[in-house]
Amino acid sequence: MHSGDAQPLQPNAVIAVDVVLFKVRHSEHIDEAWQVLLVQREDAAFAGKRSLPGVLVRAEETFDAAARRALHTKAGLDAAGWYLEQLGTFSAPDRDTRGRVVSVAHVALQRTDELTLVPGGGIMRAEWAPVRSVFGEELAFDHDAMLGAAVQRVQSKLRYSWLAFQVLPETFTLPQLRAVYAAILDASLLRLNTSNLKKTFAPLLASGALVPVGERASTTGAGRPGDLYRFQGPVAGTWERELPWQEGSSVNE
Amino acid sequence: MHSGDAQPLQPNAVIAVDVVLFKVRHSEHIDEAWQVLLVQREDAAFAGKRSLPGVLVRAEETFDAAARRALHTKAGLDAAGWYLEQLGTFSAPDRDTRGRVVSVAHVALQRTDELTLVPGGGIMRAEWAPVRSVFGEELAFDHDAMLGAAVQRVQSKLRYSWLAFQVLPETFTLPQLRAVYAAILDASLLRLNTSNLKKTFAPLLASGALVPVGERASTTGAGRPGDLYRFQGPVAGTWERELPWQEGSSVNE
DNA sequence: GCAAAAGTGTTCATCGTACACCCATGG
DNA sequence: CCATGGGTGTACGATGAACACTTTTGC
Repeated sequence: MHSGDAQPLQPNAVIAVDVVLFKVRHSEHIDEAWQVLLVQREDAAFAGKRSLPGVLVRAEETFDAAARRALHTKAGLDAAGWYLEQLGTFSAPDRDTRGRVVSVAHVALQRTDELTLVPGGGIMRAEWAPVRSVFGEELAFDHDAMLGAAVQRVQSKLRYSWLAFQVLPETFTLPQLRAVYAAILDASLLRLNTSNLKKTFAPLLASGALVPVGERASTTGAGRPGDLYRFQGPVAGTWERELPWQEGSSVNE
Repeated sequence: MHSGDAQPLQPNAVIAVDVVLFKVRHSEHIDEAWQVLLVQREDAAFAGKRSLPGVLVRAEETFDAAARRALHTKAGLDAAGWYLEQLGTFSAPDRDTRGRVVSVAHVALQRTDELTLVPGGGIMRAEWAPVRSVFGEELAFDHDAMLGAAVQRVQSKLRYSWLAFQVLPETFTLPQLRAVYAAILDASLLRLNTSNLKKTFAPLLASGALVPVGERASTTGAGRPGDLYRFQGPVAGTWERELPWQEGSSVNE
């Protein structure tokens, strides 16, 4: 690569960035709690189909900046500070009819307590869709494949890291934490006992990364409200750990 | 992204592909068993520095094809059929002085029984370097970062998948298999007992994915030769599994 | 007081680890 | 026959899973 001298190279492709933005919201149906942001396309080529928000990368712009700009211009969301990670690059020569467009897909996560504003001023109609309901729907370009890869990535990362806290509000209860795992990995996790759940996070409690606030959540219907916890970003080295639950993902069937 | 009508889009970047090719060879020093392919640069800008093999992507070429072409033209290797996987895309606007060059890094693995030929006809001087000895050395561009990411990827994938068999010859012994894990993950794994090693691979033996050949390896010095095994690619669903060993990678210190 | 949901403690099975012993080869 | 390395079986300890029981809320 990069052979030859220091002469400028001739651009040979169009670089775009697409974002798969997930959130987890409360829902009676746990299957609909995990949601992804889609925008309605207005091109002739993909009329009626939905797609992920994305933009072309500017000359001096980083991918990270481009991804956040995509969320801003396409859905009116201010993604500054949100969890954002590169997912993979999609490059089939024929994936776009307008030339060799290479798209770098990203995964973003949004905290549920930061309200989702999709102002009318936005260029496109953006809306949340339950992840599991989008499977089977045909998205524009190869965005089905991007979504599939993003689902895999988030599910696996949820198992071997503490990613779940990226989705929870500042303070939360253990049942809320459990609901995140249930929504993304397997609905049957809802039946996990508090005792066993707590044992899983025992190392975090011991290390001081997860601290009890000392208050109860405000009540929501019947039953005892849960104790509130706060997650303090831990030292870098302790960030990742293996989680026990290894159920097959129920998304793919 | 993809906005506007069906008019051709103006190329805005140069797309390149770089390959991190690993192999594991026998060695008295287990630290030198895991090796990576580097090529000597001859540019003025990076004189003396080594880099990963790479090429610019052609108009109608897939990344996969470009990556294999890089190995072919830069090191004379015929990578057809080798394990190859996309690693990530490196895109800092200033990573190359010749313009906005975006490089998609790939990881490739080579079986030890396919002899490594680096014919003199190759355009560049290619050579194998022990992975752990390259840390600290400065490579051209951001290839240090690429190598680092590749090391992480292979180490982690070795733990949760059966990637090791991609590096072993057609038939192999359990001690050879153990050596692969020791070379890539942690040298102390060399002391793992055969009994425990076998227990780890018990599911593979039970499912018929790993079959005893029924012969012994030809002898190599003192001691009893090991039983030979053959790995038959399993059905897709059973491909991944969690491995127990979770030592911290000894590479980073 | 009763139902519903959260939290606590204990028991049991599973599995990774350690270790003691047997087998096959070269010198 | 002895040193070296591969292979087999067993015993122990850590840990994830299940369950019985207590606590706190709304009706």
